[in-house]
Amino acid sequence: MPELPEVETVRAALARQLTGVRISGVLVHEGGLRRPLAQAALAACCCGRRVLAVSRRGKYLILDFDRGDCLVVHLGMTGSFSLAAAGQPRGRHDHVEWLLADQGILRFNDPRRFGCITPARRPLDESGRLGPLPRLGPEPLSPGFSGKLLAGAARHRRTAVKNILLDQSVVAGIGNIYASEALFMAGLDPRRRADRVSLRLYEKLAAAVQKVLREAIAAGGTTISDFRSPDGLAGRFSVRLNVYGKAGDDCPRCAPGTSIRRAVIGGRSTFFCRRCQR
DNA sequence: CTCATGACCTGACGGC
DNA sequence: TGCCGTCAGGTCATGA
Repeated sequence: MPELPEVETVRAALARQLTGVRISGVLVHEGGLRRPLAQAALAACCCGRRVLAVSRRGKYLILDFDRGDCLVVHLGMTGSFSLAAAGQPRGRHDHVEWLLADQGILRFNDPRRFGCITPARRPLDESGRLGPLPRLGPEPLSPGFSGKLLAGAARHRRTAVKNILLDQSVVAGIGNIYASEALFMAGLDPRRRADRVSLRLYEKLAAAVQKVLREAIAAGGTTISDFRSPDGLAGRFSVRLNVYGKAGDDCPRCAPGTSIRRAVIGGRSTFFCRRCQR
């Protein structure tokens, strides 16, 4: 479910709510997450510790505690955090709970169970060789990201250009919604062979990626059905989507007369306009 | 290395 | 009402 803007929204909320808070206990409920998380390991990582910071790398959240321990969290498709008052009963799919020293409870809920939580130590390895993080490309909103980077990654790749954006080892954090949105903004056909897109167009695409991500972050992310930040708010970017989920609608750039198409690329729904995206 | 495909899960929704 | 198929924002393993 969550891509970079949604994860960033969650990060900001958790940072605000948890920084400086001490964890007094943890509960891991059986059969919750698919990658098993040992309660003892989680306790060793967080119990009695304060949250120093909450950061993000691509779609991963990182909660830092005292003494170099940290928790790497991926929300999968449906993972979410919520804060509850002490005593409030646990809901369906609340798999992990952190008891906070100030009486509250932080909960991790995940119906589809694609999310994962991994205790780790700083510094985290980003080469993908060891530790919980796979190999990740640069942050799309950092100076390390550029059209040149995309073009370099696309050389010798005959796959659709959309798949370059979704490849987390090329650039970290773009998912299915923002890939379609950025390609629309850049006027680029998502089905184009990656190695046949010019450097100039990759520069346009990189700029579009940054623009759409910045706007989505400012709007608190996109809620399609059920994304909620830890303070329960829905993302406000949904109303600003141009193409995602809009098959059959008029193209916002060419309207009226041409409609948004849906195609499957790499097994995932892709939305675009055949007239203005080439 | 590259690439496409299916697996992993539950839930929502539309058609009948 | 229920049953069935399809779809869903992500990643990973597998084999060609």
